[in-house]
Amino acid sequence: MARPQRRTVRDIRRGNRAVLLRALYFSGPTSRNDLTARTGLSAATVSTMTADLLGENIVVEAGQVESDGGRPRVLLRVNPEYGFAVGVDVAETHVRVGLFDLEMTERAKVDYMLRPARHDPELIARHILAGVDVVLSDAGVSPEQVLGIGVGVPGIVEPGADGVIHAKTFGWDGVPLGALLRRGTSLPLYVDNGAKTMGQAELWFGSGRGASEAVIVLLGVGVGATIVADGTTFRGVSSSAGEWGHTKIVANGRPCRCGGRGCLEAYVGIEAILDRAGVASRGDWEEDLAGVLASKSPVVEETVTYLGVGLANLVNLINPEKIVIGGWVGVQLGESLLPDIRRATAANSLAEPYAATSIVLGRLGPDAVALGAATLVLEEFLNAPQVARITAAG
Amino acid sequence: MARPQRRTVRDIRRGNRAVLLRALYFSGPTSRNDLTARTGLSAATVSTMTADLLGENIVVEAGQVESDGGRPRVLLRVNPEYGFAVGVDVAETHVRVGLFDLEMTERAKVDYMLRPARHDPELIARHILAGVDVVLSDAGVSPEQVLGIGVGVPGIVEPGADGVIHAKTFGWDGVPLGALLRRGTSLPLYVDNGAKTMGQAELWFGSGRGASEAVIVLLGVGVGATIVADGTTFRGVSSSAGEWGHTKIVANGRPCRCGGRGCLEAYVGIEAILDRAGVASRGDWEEDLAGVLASKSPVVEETVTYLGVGLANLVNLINPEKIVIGGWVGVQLGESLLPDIRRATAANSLAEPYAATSIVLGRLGPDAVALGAATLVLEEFLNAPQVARITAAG
DNA sequence: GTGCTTGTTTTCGCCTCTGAACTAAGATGA
DNA sequence: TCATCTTAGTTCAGAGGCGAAAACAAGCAC
Repeated sequence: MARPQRRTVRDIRRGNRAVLLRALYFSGPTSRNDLTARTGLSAATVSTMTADLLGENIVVEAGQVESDGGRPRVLLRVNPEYGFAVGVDVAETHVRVGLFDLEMTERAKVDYMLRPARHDPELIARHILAGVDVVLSDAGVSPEQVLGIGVGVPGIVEPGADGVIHAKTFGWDGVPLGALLRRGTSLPLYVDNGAKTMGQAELWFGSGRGASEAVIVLLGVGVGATIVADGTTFRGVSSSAGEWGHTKIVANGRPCRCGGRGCLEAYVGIEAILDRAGVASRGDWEEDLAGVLASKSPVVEETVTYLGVGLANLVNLINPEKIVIGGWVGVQLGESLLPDIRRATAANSLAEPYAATSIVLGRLGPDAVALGAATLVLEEFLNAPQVARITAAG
Repeated sequence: MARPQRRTVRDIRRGNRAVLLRALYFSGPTSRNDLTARTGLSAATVSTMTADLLGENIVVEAGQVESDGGRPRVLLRVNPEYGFAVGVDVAETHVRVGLFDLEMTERAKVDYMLRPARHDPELIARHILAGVDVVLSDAGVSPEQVLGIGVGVPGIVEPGADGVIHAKTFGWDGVPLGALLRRGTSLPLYVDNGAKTMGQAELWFGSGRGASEAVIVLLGVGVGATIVADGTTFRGVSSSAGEWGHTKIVANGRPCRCGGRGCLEAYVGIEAILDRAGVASRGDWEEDLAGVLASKSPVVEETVTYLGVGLANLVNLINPEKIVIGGWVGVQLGESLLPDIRRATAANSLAEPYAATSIVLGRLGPDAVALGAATLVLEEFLNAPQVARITAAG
């Protein structure tokens, strides 16, 4: 019952332009000749379209490749400085603002520490807006060059222009962060859940690269997942799809901070692991977890088993070609225990879907949330590169 | 990272033709004038395109509506007899073959009983092929008029032309049912999991109508689900997505016939319910279940709770706008216990996604599997109505 | 019959793609 | 050195598509 939209001749141009630009972006420096092969477009179309893009400075030349006996190929690439994207990571303990060029190279960043339990929305909005100013001036980039601001936040983000957020751990229930930011900037805004922006980053630039059906799981303080269907993040009807951490793996099991019982997060979230291991944290969770892992406590094996159950449920239900385990807890667990995790997953999955899935570790570090947020801007740019840029007013 | 394909001018025509045909199909008799509004196409395009479709006999006139003071509107509709679709339901106890016209009115059907544990693939293929002949001659339809054959089967169906099936309960491991059928017919074949074809039927013609993000769950002997994303069935990388029945809701719980432990099916599948209630079945499961429901056994409440956990996991992970509970067990449970099922689901879901979901009962009876299988043919027809029909050879 | 209203068709201009002819730019070898 | 070959990229004419607007069709009201 998919509802395709009507199309007109111009949509073709827009669509093909996006196809071309994506090919150019993901293949690095490429000749027009290669592009005809990659996109399926005719040489004529590639020629006129690249001429347009060169004229708009979206694409630039990048040297030549001499060929054996013919005219050399001129290499083209997306101009990394055509525009910039801001990526913001709003986390428990800090707000991080990064400025990225179109190649997603970080040009500047700034952190604002948050006092625990000081998650006043106004304060965070001010940090973000101040951060944007700082990274722009640090990098010598003017607001007109910025294509947009992506923000990754905890909790559920309602679809819609106001970016309304429900984040229990922040005490946020219906905070319109997008609207708050809109007061201070007229740049395009993209607000999304942080697990999803991290997933976006791993999908585009990390271990998920090239996968079309994938799940990127985030194990940290919270537990979440990004479900990728047909190459794009699956959001569900109200944009909260992927709340894997609160799926139940033990009916009526351990209490979870969400108020429910038996949630996956209540077994494999960092607090749950430390709690079950009887570790009274002294503040450095990474060290604590390392201690638990080194201790050979039975809690480690249990955790792997529970994680395997959670992953197996994804395998059975989603049938992805790849599962990427990210988040610092995930990576720390995976570094030593990946084979065990795979085994535990296999033990709880159906054979056919398990055989179709590869389980790998995430490649990107803790900056992935901000990078992924910036990628939201990039995605928009690649899909609709012709949209007139909104000029910043403030 | 969605990979749009390049498009050419002709793709537009094909796409818009599909848009128009769908509008016509789902709006019933409609005037050209209405169609311009519904599709967004210009009156000119609608006019030329409907002329084509009328010429091809895909669309026919269906009377007029006099208007107040202007030229009357001529109503158009899809010609229900332009073509026919065969839908096949391969179940534990029988093979059912139905012939449907384009409006999905059943024109003829035939059943072949299967002896328990007599699931020889060759036999079943013979039944299907014989059934096709029977329904065609019963309805006086020639093979040239048939647009295709859809088959709903248990288990996992590999993507690909051979329709390779893995169905543990049938003892099938790699049975190429599609290839077996191909020997006896040259009509287009569509083989899919039966839970998915039932889901397709509920989505198009039952309680799921109009939903774009939905899950249709099937509770019967087996337990499965159809996940609908953006209006189409989500299949995952190897077409096995939706194996909800074998997701774990109790880590290390009750053993399941799949060999695993703690599967949802081991709690809410019919065999599990009867087993937990201590009922030694005398063969009529529907009656047995009715007995359990009437007995007010605590098993009923437990079952509701487990089902609620399973549904809540879907709510959290998939965030659908609608969950349709189908399958005979599901409907029998739901008829008296739907409010309790909703409550149990709410208790195990996050508030936001739960609030966005409505949980309803399936509307279609046991014929939904065959109907949905035929709908696979219809879907293809509506999406690509210009494809030349393959002439039947045998 | 004359105007009015609304539905449908036709005409015409513009846009997009493609195949084919054409131009560009270097390598090769006599 | 220069004609020839090879491969890359551009230009042009033609076909097919859509939409706006004009034209045509078919009733109603008076």
